[in-house]
Amino acid sequence: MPELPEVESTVRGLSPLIVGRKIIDVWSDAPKLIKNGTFEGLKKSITGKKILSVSRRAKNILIRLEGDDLLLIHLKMTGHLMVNKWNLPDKKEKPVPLGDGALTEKVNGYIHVIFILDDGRMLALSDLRKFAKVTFGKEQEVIRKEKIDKIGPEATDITLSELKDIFKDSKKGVKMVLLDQDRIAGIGNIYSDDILWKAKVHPLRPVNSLSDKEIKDIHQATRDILSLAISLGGTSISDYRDVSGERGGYGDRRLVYRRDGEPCKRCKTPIKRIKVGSRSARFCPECQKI
DNA sequence: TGCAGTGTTGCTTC
DNA sequence: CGAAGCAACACTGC
Repeated sequence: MPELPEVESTVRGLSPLIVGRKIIDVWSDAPKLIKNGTFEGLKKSITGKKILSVSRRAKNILIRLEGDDLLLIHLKMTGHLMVNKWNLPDKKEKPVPLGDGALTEKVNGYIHVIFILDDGRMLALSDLRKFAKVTFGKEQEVIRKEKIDKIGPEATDITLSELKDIFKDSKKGVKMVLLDQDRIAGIGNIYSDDILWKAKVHPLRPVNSLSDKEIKDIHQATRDILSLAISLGGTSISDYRDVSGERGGYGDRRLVYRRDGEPCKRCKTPIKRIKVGSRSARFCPECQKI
């Protein structure tokens, strides 16, 4: 799922459902997702603790608990968080959904961690590819270890001068820089493609060659696209769902992402795809000249 | 059938 | 230091 708008939608959906609740147990069939320490350690550390807040930094979900403890979840490629009720199996069977409709999709087959709450509901982490990451510990320790304090300004509120500063001293291609969480937080492949199309900038343009106007356009496009995507609840091109299982609305509105070969929405030229690093970038060869 | 491609990140290698 | 390649994993679509 996971770029800023999807993670933000998840956090907003999650807060009213789980803040104030106490975690009374944890279930997992994939302890490898717990990156620091063991499943038993996680269980011991968080059971009995009340959830104080849920927030987001870049694409990380931060769940603050009583006693200065922090539970950090990164959804990586295909993780989702959901709140519902499941019948928990003892051994290798999958959890069986007991709650309402939206979650009875295939996604239930990929639930790997479940936090059981004191009101009978549960918070589940589902992840087809098992790339997601769960970390826990004392707040400051987790923040330091996961380098949360090294992350750049949030893409939604970065200022124009901060962006100019970031672009100043690098010959890197602009797409690579937009994807670099230590410089700008929250942008991934979908939104970087759309931002650059909207700003009419080629993904491989070295950032130190961008004009003031181009930087201003990238800055504006970033704000516009991310706030639109947040207001639509993110993108569900593949399998992202919000915490109650609903799809996001940005997928239908996307500009160039995964539109290779389709006509550019401005000039009708077919959208092109190239490799940037080891990922795909889509752009209009006419509107976005190198 | 087989292989390239998929929203992320971080590690290794040069 | 930077850039590139790949690994973690499982599925879809050509």
